[in-house]
Amino acid sequence: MGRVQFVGQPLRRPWKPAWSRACFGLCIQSIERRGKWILLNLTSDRCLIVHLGMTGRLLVADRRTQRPAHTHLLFDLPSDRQEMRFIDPRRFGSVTLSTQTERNRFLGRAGLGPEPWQLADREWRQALRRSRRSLKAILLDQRIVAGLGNIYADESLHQARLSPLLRGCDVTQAQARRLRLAILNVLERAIQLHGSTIRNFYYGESETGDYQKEFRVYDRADQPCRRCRSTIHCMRLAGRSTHFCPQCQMKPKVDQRTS
DNA sequence: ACAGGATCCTGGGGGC
DNA sequence: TGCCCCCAGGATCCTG
Repeated sequence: MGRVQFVGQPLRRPWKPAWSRACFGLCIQSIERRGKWILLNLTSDRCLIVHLGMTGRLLVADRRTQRPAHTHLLFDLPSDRQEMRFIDPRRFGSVTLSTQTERNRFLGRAGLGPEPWQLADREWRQALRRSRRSLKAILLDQRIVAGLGNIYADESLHQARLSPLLRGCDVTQAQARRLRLAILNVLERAIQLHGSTIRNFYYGESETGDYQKEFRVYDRADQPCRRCRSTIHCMRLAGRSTHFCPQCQMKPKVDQRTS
């Protein structure tokens, strides 16, 4: 990696000028992902920790092409024609440089839960059982399961036929399993379709995801449920818009546990 | 422990 | 058409 330039406006975690110098001459050795964090492992024991936030993008492009609006960071690549660009209109994202030790400490502090497909049935059940919070809040909590955002939380709950209001401690063994499998199902399908593009993004390359075409509840308030034809509701829960079908995601009225 | 709110930010959409 | 205002989201901090 050659010259590194900060050309934009401050990001959520400010890029320090010293990092540009520190990156010079380093190579990207491997790329990992943990939850919503992208880890670019560099030579010399360094790491670029990237979060895309809402609208962030990491693109490799010909250096001579016009930089899209809201380009904040440029990393010259070994090919003398290419550069890696960090673009982020809303600047909810961030890029930071750290040592591997700092990287591990950072991830440790974040306390990220397992990736969804590494979630053991028993471990998941116990995590739900010990929480009195709503399922929606639990799914958004990166410390319990890493990687779910608002869209996939809502879609997973609908597929599992569970109310977002249901408390973790009230979920039965069968329901917990259904939810875990629904999360896997929703994520696998979304990845297959390259994610969800909600609104037309006005910047950068034009490819879009297609999962939004398969939304069952998200962004479908007042429209009929595709399973039971009832009207999809939208409410605020855990600080986020929460879409659900009050008919087929009904909250059980009676606590059926044998105490 | 947990809920809820505010914060950061921008473009799009609705209302007038 | 052109304002103004609100909304969306992820992480994080603060208050109740």
